[in-house]
Amino acid sequence: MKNSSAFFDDSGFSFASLSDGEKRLLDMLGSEDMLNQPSSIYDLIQVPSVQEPQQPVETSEVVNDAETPNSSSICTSSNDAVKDDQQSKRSTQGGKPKKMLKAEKKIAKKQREPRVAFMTRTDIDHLDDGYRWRKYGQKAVKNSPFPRSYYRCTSTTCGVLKRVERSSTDPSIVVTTYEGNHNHLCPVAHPGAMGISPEPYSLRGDALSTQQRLQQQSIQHLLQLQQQPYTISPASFSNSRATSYSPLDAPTHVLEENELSFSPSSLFRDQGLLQDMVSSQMQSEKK
DNA sequence: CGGCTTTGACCGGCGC
DNA sequence: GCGCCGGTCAAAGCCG
Repeated sequence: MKNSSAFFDDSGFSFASLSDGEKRLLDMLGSEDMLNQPSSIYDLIQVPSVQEPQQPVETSEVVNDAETPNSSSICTSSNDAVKDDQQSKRSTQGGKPKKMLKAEKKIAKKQREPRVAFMTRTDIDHLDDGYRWRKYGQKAVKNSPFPRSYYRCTSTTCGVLKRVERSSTDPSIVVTTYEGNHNHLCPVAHPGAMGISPEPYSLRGDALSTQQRLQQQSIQHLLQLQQQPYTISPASFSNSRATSYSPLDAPTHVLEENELSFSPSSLFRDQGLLQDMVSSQMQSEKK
């Protein structure tokens, strides 16, 4: 057990080094587009969010569908690229009939929850993000020695899904994909203001290792960023020790370490989180 | 006993 | 049409 550095998907790693499966996954998430053209962090961070009033977001990227009124947007490709919708599938399967009616399928096709992937450098397979998850499946994935685990939020009214798998190219990296938005408060931590209060952890504090806390906090941190329309500022990433985000249509705001209630320096320092967050593509472009 | 994980079976999408 | 593959179900078992 050593480092724990959380970072979000595409901007944070070498796309080229990924396996086919991982590329496909990120492709579904629209990552390639993001790599080519850094856009709203909403595209990157579609973390399950509590249904709290959010500032209206005014970007053309934002899509609020009926399913997720408060979720701002979206990796459109993840919404369009579709398979069957588990929700409706589940409901029809609950009784007995395992086959869906064609009409139902059509409807189901349209309803695709927004997805977001996190890549986290950690030894822990299942990151504790504050929500409670029930594992409902595990599958071996092609081109990867590591299985993919499927989790569902234990809240009965919440249909958020989560997939967890290790990177085949870098076993120290765990790829966590969230699908959908929580419609309830986080049972452990309540992401609210910019500062991340450690208090909620007291609920189960003893059970959490320092690393787990850091991971939670990192995720929560990203979660909070979702509240505001930020875009990533690659230049700042590479030039500064501090994590930099650029709110849309607003002056660049650089998040200094001391703006966070937890110390990202412990994450960034030595472990190279910032480096992780800078895509190799960006780096190579500089050369 | 309730909640969770494990795991084989099943289903649907997709490419050939 | 067929086979592969990802995703989900659900029974069985485990654990606190």
